[in-house]
Amino acid sequence: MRFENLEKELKNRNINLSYQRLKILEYLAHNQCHPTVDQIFINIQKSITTLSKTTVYNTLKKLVEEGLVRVINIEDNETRYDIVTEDHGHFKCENCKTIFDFNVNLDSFSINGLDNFRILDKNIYFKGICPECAQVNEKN
Amino acid sequence: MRFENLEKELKNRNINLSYQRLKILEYLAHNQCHPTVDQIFINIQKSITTLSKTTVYNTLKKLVEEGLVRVINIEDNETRYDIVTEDHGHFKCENCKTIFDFNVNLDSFSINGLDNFRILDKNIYFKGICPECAQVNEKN
DNA sequence: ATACAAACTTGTAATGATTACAAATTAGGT
DNA sequence: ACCTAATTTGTAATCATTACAAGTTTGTAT
Ligand SMILES: [Mn+2]
Ligand SMILES: [Mn+2]
Ligand SMILES: [Zn+2]
Ligand SMILES: [Zn+2]
Repeated sequence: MRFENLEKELKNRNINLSYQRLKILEYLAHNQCHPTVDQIFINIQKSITTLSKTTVYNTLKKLVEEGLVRVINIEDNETRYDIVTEDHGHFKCENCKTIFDFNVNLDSFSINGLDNFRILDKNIYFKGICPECAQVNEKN
Repeated sequence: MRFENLEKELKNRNINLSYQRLKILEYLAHNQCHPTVDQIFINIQKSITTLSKTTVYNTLKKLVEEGLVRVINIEDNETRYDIVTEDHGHFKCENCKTIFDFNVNLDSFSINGLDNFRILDKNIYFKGICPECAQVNEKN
C-alpha cells in the first residue's frame, strides 16, 4: 500500500507539511469513497474545529496539481476526489449514488481520430444501477 | 444525416413544438462543437431577442431527458451539450480548449468488476494537447 | 532561542452557473 | 373564437467555488 507514510509522500512532492494538509490526505487515504469537498470538510471539522472550507479547497487543489489526488467529474454539480491515481474507471449508481471503481485497460482498445494528439489524462465513467439496487427493484 | 427534419424528430419524442425549442435544436445540429449554455443563449438571442436563458436550460433539460441530446461534463464549471448521442469519446485540448470527437468501441475492451451492474450510460474523455497546439509549442 | 520572511489558514465577500417560482404568453383542441 | 394546458420570461434564490485580506504558523538564518 502506498501512503504508509503520508508525511513523506507530501515532502516528496514539495508540498510543505501542515496539520490540515496531513489530515485531509489521511481522510482521503482512509475514505476511498470519492468524497465531495463537503464530506471532507464536515468530517475533518470534527477534529479541527477551526478548519475553513477554503483550506480544504486550497489543499485539494495543491494535491491535484502535484498528482497525489485526482478529480472526478461525473455530475456537473459535485466534484469528487480520489486518492487512487492509477488508471481505473468509475461507475455511478443512479439510484444510491455510490461510485464504484472498476478495472479497465485504457491502452488496450482501439481509438480512431487521435493521431498526433498528446494524451495527458484519461477518464472513463459509466452510469446505471448497481447490483444491490437492481435486486431491490426486482422485488417491487 | 439524422435531423433532416427536426420538427418531426421533436414530435416523435412527445416534445411539443415551439419556436424556441426548434431554434435551439437547430443550433445544436449546425454547431456540433459541444457548446455551453451561454454560447447557445448568446447566439440564438441574436434572432430571438426576447429569449430567456431559463428557456435554454429548460429546453436542454427536456432534450436530454428524451434522449435527443447528451450532456458532456469534462470541466466542473461548464456543462456542454452534444447532439450526437451515439457512443464516442471526447478529447479536450488543455491549450485551446477545443473538444474533439474520437471513435472508440466501448464494448471492445475488457472490464473487471462490473458483473451484475446494469450499465445505462458510457462516457470516456481524454485531456491533453491537440496537434495544432503541439506544433505551435514546438516552434517556441 | 530570536527574528524575519514566506507559506499557510481563516473568514468573509464576490462570482458564476443553475434552479425555483410566479406572471405573462402561446399552442393545441373544441 | 374560446378555453385549458404547456411554454416562456424575468427575477430572485441557491449552491459550489474563488478572490482577497488579515491573522497565524512554519522554516531558516542569525
Ligand atoms: Mn476511484
Ligand atoms: Mn461529441
Ligand atoms: Zn445502487
Ligand atoms: Zn489545442
